[in-house]
Amino acid sequence: MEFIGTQPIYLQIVDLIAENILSRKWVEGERLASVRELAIQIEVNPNTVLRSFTYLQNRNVIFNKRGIGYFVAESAYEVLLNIKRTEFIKKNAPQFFRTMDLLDIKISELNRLYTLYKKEHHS
Amino acid sequence: MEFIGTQPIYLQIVDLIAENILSRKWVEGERLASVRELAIQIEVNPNTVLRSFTYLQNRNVIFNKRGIGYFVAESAYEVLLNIKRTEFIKKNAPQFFRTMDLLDIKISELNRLYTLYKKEHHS
DNA sequence: TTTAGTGTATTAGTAAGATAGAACACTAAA
DNA sequence: TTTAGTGTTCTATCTTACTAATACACTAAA
Repeated sequence: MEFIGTQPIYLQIVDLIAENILSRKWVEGERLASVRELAIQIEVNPNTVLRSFTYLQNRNVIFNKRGIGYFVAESAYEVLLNIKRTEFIKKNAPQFFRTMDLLDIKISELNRLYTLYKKEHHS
Repeated sequence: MEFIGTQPIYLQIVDLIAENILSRKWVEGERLASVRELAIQIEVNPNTVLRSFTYLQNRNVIFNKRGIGYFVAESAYEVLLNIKRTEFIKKNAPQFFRTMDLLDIKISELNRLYTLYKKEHHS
């Protein structure tokens, strides 16, 4: 797996998992790859994966059955959607708009970029 | 100064300086606060400030007169605008749109958020 | 020339993220 | 009971960002 920028790897793994849940690829009750398995898959140390799992477990997104593995929690989707939406509205969007202003990019141009994006990612 | 998240402090300082230039608060030829001065102002180590300055000097945004100080470079505004606009179109916007999709936020809602933002930051 | 304010360079230390390897405990299934 | 696959814990090491303190070199002005 490719890790980018200044974000710690364990948080990038958290994002990866969150995205799989938000996109409904992984659903409630589903078992995640084991700590060791995932570590091999994405080429990081098992301890780093464990840190990501612990982080998500503390936020009730996944839970653990000792000796068996980690599973997507009951309300994982709702919890994540709530966390991420709040973050989007309170932090991401304002920061994004601020950058737009700084670069003198108009909302009309943003709408144009969005249309282009949608054409490329027909979803 | 408040530093946030996982972004290294020296890069947050770089952003701070870049924003002052992009917003035309600091103009071509203007002298920046000295390494020691700025370090005290924003409460970081002088070496950390120096790292930010060196970073920007390498990108031709500021330049240095030994024994005198650092100054905003001739084409700093254009250089920054170019760098940041490219980054916005190639990276920020696509990532932002991707998050929107993941959270099922429509472009109409984004436009609504933008209107709200503009009301609060009458610029 | 002297002085104060610049940048520059060096060395050392701290803290967090990440790696590495090993040992241990629990669970399910053979 | 045994075994393989889980999670868990621990200790040690490495790297990077950052801090800290100091010394040195350059410049402008008194």
